[in-house]
Amino acid sequence: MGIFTGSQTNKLDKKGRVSVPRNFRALFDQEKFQGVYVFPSFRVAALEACAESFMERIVDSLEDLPLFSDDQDDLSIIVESAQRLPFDTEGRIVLPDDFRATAGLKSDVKFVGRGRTFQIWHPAHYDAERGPAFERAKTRALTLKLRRPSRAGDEEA
Amino acid sequence: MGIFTGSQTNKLDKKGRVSVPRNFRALFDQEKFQGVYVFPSFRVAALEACAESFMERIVDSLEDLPLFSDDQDDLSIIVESAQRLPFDTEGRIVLPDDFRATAGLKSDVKFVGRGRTFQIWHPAHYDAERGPAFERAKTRALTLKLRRPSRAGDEEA
DNA sequence: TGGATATTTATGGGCGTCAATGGGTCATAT
DNA sequence: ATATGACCCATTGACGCCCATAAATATCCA
Repeated sequence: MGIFTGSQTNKLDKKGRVSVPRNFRALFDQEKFQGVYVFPSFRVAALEACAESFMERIVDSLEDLPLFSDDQDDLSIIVESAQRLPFDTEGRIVLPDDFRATAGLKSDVKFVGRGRTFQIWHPAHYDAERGPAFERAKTRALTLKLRRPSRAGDEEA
Repeated sequence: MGIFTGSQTNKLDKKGRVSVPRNFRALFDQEKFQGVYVFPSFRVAALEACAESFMERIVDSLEDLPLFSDDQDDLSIIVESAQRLPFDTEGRIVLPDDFRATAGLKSDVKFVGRGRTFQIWHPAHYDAERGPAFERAKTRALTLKLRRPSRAGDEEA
């Protein structure tokens, strides 16, 4: 599976529908479920979204935590609040009212790639939150320790 | 995959298109995705560019950090701002407006090889930024500690 | 070695296709 | 009835594909 990168802003219509960017949708070709899993972020005022296969990874990771522990209990909120939203014929999803409310979404919706997941923002909120993050990266000169390349001649299935 | 070296200046047309130098494009032969990932540098007034396989290394490296952690959040800005720009039939890419703005690009665009990545500059800005850097390296006689060749040999200190 | 010719690369513009958007209809569930 | 969701269609505007030309490089031959 590929990666979600970059961002794109699309319109939310009266019916609560919004087109998922073509680039993002393209990564769902091999997915069983043609649609996204969406849940509120508990860090920022945005929604998190991913494919079914990644949601299964989350569930598996939760199982690694001690059964009935506080951590497992708290983090399970992700699964509890996640909605399964199928694409319509045109590649749109319907965002439920409570999701629109928690993310403060109005007429415009910004899709932001985060690798294996992507986020759904009110454009102005994104600029307010992430603009400073870019500045922090600049001033603190954050560096990322890169993994060694997996293999020299990267051949894929 | 080979390495990006040297530099070349090409024209940006009215549509925002610019040819990627043939030398650079040649390194994309074994890539799944025929195009580049471009994102603003947070060190200099230029754009960074790389192939898909390198961007996947970045994403994988981010995944080594805990999900939803602060570090992961800050460093994700690279992935969030990276746009996927495919080559057209002639080997050109379209540079989005905001990228042209952040790098101050006008009619001419300078491609600068940086090994696994390359940069995209306004030619004048490059001369202003990098000229002094070259002078500094010369006067301070900078040295680089080389990694040992991967072929196994003696390991004496 | 020089000059003519062929090949490749860069550049510019027209045009068809497709993604995004908005609205309508029908079935189902409340 | 009213709301919700799945599908269909029409519009528009951006993007990708195509071709035509120019510039640069390589190739060939006298």
